[in-house]
Amino acid sequence: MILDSETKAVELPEHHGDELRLWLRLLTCTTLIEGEVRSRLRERFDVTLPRFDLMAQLDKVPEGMTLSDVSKRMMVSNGNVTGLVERLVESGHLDRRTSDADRRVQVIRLTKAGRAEFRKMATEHELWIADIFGDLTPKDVRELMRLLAKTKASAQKSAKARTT
Amino acid sequence: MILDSETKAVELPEHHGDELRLWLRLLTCTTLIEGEVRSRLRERFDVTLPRFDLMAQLDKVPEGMTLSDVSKRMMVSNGNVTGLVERLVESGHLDRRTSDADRRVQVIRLTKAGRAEFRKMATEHELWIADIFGDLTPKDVRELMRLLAKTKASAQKSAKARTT
DNA sequence: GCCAATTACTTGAAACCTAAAGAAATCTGG
DNA sequence: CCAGATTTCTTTAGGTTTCAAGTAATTGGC
Repeated sequence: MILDSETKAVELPEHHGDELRLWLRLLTCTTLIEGEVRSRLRERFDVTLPRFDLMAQLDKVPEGMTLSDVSKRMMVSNGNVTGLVERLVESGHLDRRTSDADRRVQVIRLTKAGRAEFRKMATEHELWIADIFGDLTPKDVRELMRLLAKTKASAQKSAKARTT
Repeated sequence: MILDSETKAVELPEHHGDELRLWLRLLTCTTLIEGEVRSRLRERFDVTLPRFDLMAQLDKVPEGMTLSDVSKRMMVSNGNVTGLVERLVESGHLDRRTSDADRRVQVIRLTKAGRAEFRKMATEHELWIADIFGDLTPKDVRELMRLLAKTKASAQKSAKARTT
């Protein structure tokens, strides 16, 4: 118990160390796994993680997406996407065309070659992830999913409150 | 049930989608929170997250650390630390000196001004984190800590197995 | 129709980051 | 002692990333 100079009980300062430790642990886990995936992608396919991530987004939507869509989904800036797409178009993985309906909009899709290469990578990638999380039981996985969903909601709420 | 061409029961292919979804959710959570912290640091103190992280490491060890120590703790490359430190020395936050015992080694410490500025930032930062995780109960926090510890161990095991 | 606001994307500057190669100092087994 | 291996840090090249400012196209109110 903390006592002030007059020896009266005072309010304990709010103790937030637990949340901070949780955040650091969350960050450590993610950094660790991300680094591992990055290494394997480079080693096995000579591809960078951002490129893989972008292709993964596009693989889910065969009809293509706009740059803004990609930017929101990947949670990175617009300018970043522009450069990333530029290099993937250059290397033949992506097809980019201006929308007929709105000439500001660029629609990008995987090319046939890009899709084939991505699928090859994705198959192995999924095995890596399974191996990396291999010591978790199905129950652990479910419980983590639940708690992370709650965390995400809490963080979104906090972020929204700040910008309002 | 999947049946092969001769209508015999065959082994179901291993199903790893759950782990992949877990990984994506983990990544989303971290990216979301990291972005939020980054925004607040910039907005409130005009400082970048990597700089804050480096100062946080140094604050824990008043006698200073070597660049390799920092590199390991932050899980970033050596070359990255060199540049980061360079800029923080330049701005007067860090003190850098060559070790007497081993002239390859650079020991860096927070300057008095650097420490004062960091402490100011750290106080607010802790409140932000508490707010971001605000909807989690103490039990949620404990449970997440436990599961993430398990995840970290699993990932480290997997990473070690790969490089062996 | 017209103009202001908005939206979609690009550009530019600075910082961050990795991987790989290199330089300097130290360590180690003859 | 000393040559080779190792460790610590820097450098270089190529990407990635953010933020802010800018351009072009569309939308909406009047």
